Amino acid sequence: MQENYKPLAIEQEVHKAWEESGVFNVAESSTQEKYYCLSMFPYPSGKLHMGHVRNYTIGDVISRYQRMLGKNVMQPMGWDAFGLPAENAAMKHGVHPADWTYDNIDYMRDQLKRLGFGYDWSRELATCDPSYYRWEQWFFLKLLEKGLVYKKTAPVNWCPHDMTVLANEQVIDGCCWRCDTQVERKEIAQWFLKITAYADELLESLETLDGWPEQVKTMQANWIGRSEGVEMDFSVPGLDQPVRIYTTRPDTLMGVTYLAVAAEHPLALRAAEINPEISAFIADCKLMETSEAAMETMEKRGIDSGIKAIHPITGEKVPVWIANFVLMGYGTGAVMSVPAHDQRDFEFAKKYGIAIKQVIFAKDGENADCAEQAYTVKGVLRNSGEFDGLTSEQAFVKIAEKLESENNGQRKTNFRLRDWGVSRQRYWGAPIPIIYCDDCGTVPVPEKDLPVVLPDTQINPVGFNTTRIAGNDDWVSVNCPCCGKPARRETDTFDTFMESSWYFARFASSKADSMLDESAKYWLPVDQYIGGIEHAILHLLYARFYTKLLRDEGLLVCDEPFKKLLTQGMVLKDGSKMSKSKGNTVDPQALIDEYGADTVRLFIMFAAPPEQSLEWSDSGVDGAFRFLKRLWRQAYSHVEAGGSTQAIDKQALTEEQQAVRRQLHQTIQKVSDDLGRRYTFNTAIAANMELINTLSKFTDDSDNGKAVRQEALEAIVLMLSPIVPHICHQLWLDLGHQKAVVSEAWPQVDVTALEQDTVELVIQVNGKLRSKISVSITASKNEVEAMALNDESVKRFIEDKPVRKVILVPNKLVNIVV
RNA sequence: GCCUCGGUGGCGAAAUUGGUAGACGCAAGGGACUUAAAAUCCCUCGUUCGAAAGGACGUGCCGGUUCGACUCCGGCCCGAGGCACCA
Repeated sequence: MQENYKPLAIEQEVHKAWEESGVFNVAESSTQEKYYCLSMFPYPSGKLHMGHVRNYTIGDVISRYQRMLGKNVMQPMGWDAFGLPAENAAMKHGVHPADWTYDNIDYMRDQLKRLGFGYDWSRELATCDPSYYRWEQWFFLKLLEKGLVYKKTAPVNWCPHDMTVLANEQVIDGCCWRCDTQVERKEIAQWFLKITAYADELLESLETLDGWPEQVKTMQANWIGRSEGVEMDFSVPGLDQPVRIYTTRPDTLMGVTYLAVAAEHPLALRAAEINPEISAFIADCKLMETSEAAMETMEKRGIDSGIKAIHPITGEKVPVWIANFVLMGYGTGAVMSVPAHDQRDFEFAKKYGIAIKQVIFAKDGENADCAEQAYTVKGVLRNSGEFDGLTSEQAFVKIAEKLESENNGQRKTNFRLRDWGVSRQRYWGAPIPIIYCDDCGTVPVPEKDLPVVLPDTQINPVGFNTTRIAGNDDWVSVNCPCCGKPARRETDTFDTFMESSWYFARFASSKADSMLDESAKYWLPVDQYIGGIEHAILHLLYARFYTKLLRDEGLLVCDEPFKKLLTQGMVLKDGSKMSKSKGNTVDPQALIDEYGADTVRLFIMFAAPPEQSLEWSDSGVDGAFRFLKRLWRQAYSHVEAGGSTQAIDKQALTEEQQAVRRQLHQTIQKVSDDLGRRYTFNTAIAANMELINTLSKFTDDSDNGKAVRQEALEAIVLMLSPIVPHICHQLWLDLGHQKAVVSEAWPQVDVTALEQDTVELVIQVNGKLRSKISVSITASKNEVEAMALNDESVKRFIEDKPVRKVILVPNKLVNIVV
């Protein structure tokens, strides 16, 4: 055995051994239980960052542990390869997005291999490959056939100077990131997927996800936001169309003092025709970002349209205001406003001198008025005519019934969730397979013509989409599949979330000559999914939605894609997320080159539990390396002293040998739980460190002593092998084994080694620790209490005070209350 | 603004079901070995009072429940993630 731990040489050898044996390439098996472990695939941004290292180490540890439990483990890897950064790099460096992307993939693949992750590389895929996105196009057209796809207008951020659409990320303080021009909101026609058709199921089946963190399920439930309310019409004299609004608080209907409509609402446009001031206000409303955060925090402004609507119950005239915080795209583009009982309406009414009418009062009669702020809790109605005296809950029903009987409204379940807009005015994405013909209208690309391959195009310093429309007539111009006349292709591409919504299924059928085949039904659902908490809502919701779509197409047989979900915390540096855009990344490559992959893997797993955010610090990596050297030295001195091949004589163990074995088997028990159930890799490592510390003090050279040491070292190597697989591979051979550690079974707990005669009890007086005693595990409650009360230091604290109560927690503590 | 999560020594953290607060590691200080350095090994290490034994205090802040609270409840402060076109 080598005297010194030389990580770089070992790791190279081990990679070769894994590659030659092909241990990580798997196929369906009828004899083994399958286990599909998936880490969220990376965007190929250039090189791996610490978040990737953390994510993929967690997945690899879980995969290797499950392998050792005898399961048929599939762990694939691929590339979420379409996206905005490739276009930015192209514009900045004059390279083609495809070249930039594939170069990054090549570099990052090497890094992943260098880190020793046990992937089945035969299943590798890149979403920018036409052989991948052709099925996405195919499926989109299936959904179009089924009526789950439609086109409507929706707002985008528009830079009037660059004449391009901006992502929310490209809007800085309301201005274009390139030219600093104030961004406008522009309504353009876009394709949508009807995710709202699945809103109920997406909400209800959250309950079946026992393996998901409560936090994520709560976030998704709130995002879907099912609410019970009433939809009603306010008629407008002289107009055919009433103003339709939706409210979850019909009990406050008698407190409505105005309506608010979006700037694009027909009423607003009508008012603008005759009033230049209103027209100017509406133009001003366009100077706004589309993100919800920006809208919620901006100054709320409005203007009286001069139009009056008729209250559906009182028949009174209610002014209609045009407000910048109401959006045409969401709901009906109009809301009823009750300043007395809604804080935003309250502030708006105060600002513009609109009446505030309180109609809800506290149930217990204790009054809260609406002088300083809105009274938003439910209560009892007053100032509400025929509804006076009803509770909010009763009034909800009565008012809804009245509106329904008069044909002015009806109860309605609403969702906060909106349909998924999938059109992007971008180059580097999957083309939307649609053709527009002047005669035939919107025509899907025939299946035989799929995939619609992205054209190769030149780089334009402003944005790709304009280039594509203006400079690629060859690609855009096409004959209509129906009538054969000249037509034009859709130039928008898909949202990149489309690719990441089904890649987990494609990994199972990576070579299939269809979207998915029977293999997908074998491997799915994913048993364990691991990824960043930042994906808690969007990506995970879209992937759940897609799974249901695929199921309904008969391509999958499961209802949910991810049985268990582990949301890893952020890797932070200087208090904020490590990201390229913030420029606070730490390059893992330098650490791998200096210490080897095992040290980096060990450190990142030891520094914090996986769900917690991890504040990066360069120190500490050294400590991980020191531990591996200490492990190596322990094994080396044992092997050099001849090792041990004989079985332990359990009848002849000394007390010390027994203690070592007890700690060893307690550690196996704990580490199994930490890796199998708790996913607290940090404490699993700590437990092994403690065991090594014990072993370094255990100097017993007898045959039985050596046998105990051999048993302990073997167990440590097996237990650490999922985390630091390279060093463990080598140590396992050095400890006298032929078989590779990667194919060994997880160690078993010897329950006889855990048995103890005595147990240490903590003695408290009034809840404060005062003493510890060692008692026989067979001692009775009375014996234990008597021992506790007789303890010298306990007596000092009891003094002559009468003992009121003694609480005994078996095998843990005694609390004496005086 | 809204939704979700977090806050424990100088630092990363542990305490799994309400039962010993600080395991394990980093940093720091002291010592051994060495011609020397590196490496390695040993000791100390929450604050405070005390020569020591030992005591008091201590898990963001304020209050509550309990024999007992880092853990449960109410209110607040600070930080992070998400908010539909970053991925």
